[in-house]
Amino acid sequence: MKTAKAKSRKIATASSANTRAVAGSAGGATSAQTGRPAKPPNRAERAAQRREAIITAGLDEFTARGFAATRLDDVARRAGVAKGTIYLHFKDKEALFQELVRTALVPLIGNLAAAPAAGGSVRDILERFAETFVREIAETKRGDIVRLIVAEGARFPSLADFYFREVVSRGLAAMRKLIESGIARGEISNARLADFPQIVVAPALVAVMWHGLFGRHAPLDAVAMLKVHLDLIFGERRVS
Amino acid sequence: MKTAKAKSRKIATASSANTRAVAGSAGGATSAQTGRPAKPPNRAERAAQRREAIITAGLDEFTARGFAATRLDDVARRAGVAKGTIYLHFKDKEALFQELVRTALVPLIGNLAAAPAAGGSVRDILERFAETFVREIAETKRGDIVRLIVAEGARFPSLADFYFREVVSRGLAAMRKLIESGIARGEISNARLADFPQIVVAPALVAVMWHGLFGRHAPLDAVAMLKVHLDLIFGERRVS
DNA sequence: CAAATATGACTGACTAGTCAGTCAAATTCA
DNA sequence: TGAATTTGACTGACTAGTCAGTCATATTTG
Repeated sequence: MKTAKAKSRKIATASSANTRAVAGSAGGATSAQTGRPAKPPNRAERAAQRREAIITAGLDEFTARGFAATRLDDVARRAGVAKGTIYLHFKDKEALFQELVRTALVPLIGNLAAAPAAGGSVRDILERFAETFVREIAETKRGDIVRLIVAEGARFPSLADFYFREVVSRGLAAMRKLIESGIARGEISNARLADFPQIVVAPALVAVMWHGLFGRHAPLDAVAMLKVHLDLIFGERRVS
Repeated sequence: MKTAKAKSRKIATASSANTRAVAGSAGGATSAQTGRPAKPPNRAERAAQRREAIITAGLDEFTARGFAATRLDDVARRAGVAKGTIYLHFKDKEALFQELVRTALVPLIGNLAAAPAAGGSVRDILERFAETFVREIAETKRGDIVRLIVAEGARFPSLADFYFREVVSRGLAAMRKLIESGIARGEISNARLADFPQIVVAPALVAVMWHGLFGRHAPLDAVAMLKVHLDLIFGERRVS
């Protein structure tokens, strides 16, 4: 843990730093689109690809084993890279872990922020959100990340803080707005719900946990559950 | 794993050592409750106490660091015992971990089973249960165990299975009974709730997670939240 | 005192992080 | 243009440690 003393190194190499800059700009170019027939990756592009590969491999390994039990040798092998290469891109194991969570969560933030954009009743918005959440998060690798946060968050306060700031508080703020809108429109009768947006999200989180822990033995119809929960919030409107 | 080589040890130094032993035993004598005037612990009792101490220490260490990062040296020190002693009581680290979770969960099962015993309306029962849950679990070390299950459950399928069998399925079954009773009594209008007892429990679980991850920075009035949630389930009954 | 217990120094397996050297790509030069 | 030179991304053997589990020795008990 607290190994790596300050050391007396001074890092003659003024280089290194620019790697980040180049990688960052090239990051957008990444792989993905293959419409192009010829693709001669230059140095910066290859570096960005490597970085990407390390993050992806790290995601797989960390979600499979947790932070402490993950071996960087395995991450390197899975990424098709030498172990030392990891340290060209990330300061240490923890930095990789944080960057990985960071990267994987940006899309989540996007989703949460975009939800209110669509029109319709608040109930419709939440119903759509529930379906999207189950399909895109609870039952995918993104769900593993959420579980990873819950699992390791207590051991990485800075990670928990980041997650709270960037995802939880924003998500809850958006949800509160939505609830207030529902109250104003007369869709939601209990005004106190706006005090605890967590209530609306809770079953979705339980769905994520359930899927990861018990999903194989006792599958849960998460979408159906979330709809029943919405019935509680908005009052039943089953067609029966 | 596959150790057990021949070895070529010799160790001439038989010196010192015993001084430490005396100090160690003196420290271990500690113990807590001294209400009893005479206490002649025989061999079996002392062994049981040791075992207990190891489990308690293990609980503290595992909840603080997770499975992989916990050192048995620390567990031993915290228990006031030598490391070897742990192996007199448990086959290995994993056995200690499982036994510890097992032991710590028995009380939880008791709580869940006892809930319906008390009389009153279903709403009253659940309200009492919510208060108890927050006071005795969410904000105590028991909550850490729940988080520990979520954290390590994916890595220990047998542990997740045990937890599901012994706690989750029983707890949900009891909750379903309660919900059905509420429906029969006319307290709960949405009959579909009985299909998803998870919904009733979800905010309580969120409270546990919240307390562990964000509690220090953003405290959550869990009891108030759970009551609002009960308002959703039973219909408002705020005196206003 | 012999048996039962407890101890903690020790071992071996394993791993995070380092760094001197390599070589393909980029750049400069003639 | 194409040979010479420079760059820096990448490698992987290596260092310095960590820690689960063992066992010879010491202590306690009946």
